[in-house]
Amino acid sequence: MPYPDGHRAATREKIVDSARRLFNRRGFDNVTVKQIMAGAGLTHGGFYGYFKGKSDLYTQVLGCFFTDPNWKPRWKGVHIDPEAGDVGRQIIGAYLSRAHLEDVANSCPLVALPTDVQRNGKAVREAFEEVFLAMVGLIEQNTRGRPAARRERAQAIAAMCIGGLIVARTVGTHTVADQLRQACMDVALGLLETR
Amino acid sequence: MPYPDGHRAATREKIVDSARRLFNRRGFDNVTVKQIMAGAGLTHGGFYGYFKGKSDLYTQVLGCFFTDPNWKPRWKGVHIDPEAGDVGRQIIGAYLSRAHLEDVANSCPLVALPTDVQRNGKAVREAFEEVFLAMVGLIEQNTRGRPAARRERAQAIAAMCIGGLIVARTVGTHTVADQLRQACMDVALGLLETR
DNA sequence: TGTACATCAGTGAACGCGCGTTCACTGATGTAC
DNA sequence: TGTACATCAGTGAACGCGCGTTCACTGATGTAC
Repeated sequence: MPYPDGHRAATREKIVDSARRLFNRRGFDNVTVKQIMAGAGLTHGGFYGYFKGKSDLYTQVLGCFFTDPNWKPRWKGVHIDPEAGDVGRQIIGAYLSRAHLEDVANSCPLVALPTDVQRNGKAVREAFEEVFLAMVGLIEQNTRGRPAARRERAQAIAAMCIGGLIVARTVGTHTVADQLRQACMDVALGLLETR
Repeated sequence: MPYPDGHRAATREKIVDSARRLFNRRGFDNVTVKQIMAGAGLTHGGFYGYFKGKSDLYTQVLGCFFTDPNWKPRWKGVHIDPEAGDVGRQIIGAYLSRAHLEDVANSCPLVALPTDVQRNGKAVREAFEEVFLAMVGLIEQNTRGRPAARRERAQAIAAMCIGGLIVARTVGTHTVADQLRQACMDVALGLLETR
């Protein structure tokens, strides 16, 4: 048994991480297998010892956000403490932060990859749905009122956070982006308080 | 002067329209010049008599939605009457309709193309911003309260409509998509009434 | 009206290029003795 | 401890393919006579 235990698993993880960063920045189609492997410190040929093909990575790349209970955002100055009672409030603040806007590589896939996912198969779309529903579930914990109204409001808040950051990233002017982030943050926090 | 007046302009429009439909469905990179020209009833070589290159089309494709005052949605059963006093309400209903969800080819570019625009140059992003601000302006007309609060709410509503439809299109399950559209519609209309 | 012509919109073979994928190989590793 | 070995993670040249773009051409058109 050459090579230590866990060596393969660790390399695999490196490849997926490299792919995640590159996909977030440039989308599925503008990233080459060669670039992904270079990002993991390897050469392109070895890729097929780990995956059947490039599209195998699409589902892999979506995980960790919200679905992993121990997950925390990597971007600077932003923390989420799941133990505190205001996860919803924390998510809104973190999601619409300037740090998240700028750190595209470590972005939430709901913001960075929706259209790429849309144009792909069922498995990828279901993985995307899972992340979205996990986000809604967390926000819902901090909403008020009757169960149906709480769920409805949580979904709307999530859509606003996602849409707000997508548009803020796309728009050409910094001021427009910042105003939009602030507007979404204010209104989303207001909705959290609504009964 | 062979060929009638306006022939070139009409052909150019056909190419842009074909590109718009294809880009909306598959994004900038998954559409070939050959496909665009075929959609306009032409062969690929002629393209370069009209445009400097493929990326020339990116800005062209964003127009018409909201920025053109005479524009109306093409998707079935959905109408917008700018003369009526409730444009904001109408936009929310039309935007989050099942017809808009399904008619990807004639979709609003804010929903279909944000990530494609994001990965491209300044000119495209500014064109995108123009469309977004036009949408916000229309919604703002129907908001209530003080000017700053009205603008803030209009931006948040726009972000929610865009984000909601993007996620609804991406998610794997029909019920999740429909619930999300409904939730965004209810909450957005509620925000329109807020003072 | 009919015909010859100049114009230029549109054609399609050909180009260089970079992609995803394959495969014969190299060489780093832990194990056996 | 030192050495020979089997394993298999990782290498990189080579492949077929489809892309964006170019360019010499064809042929439909309005005009002149």
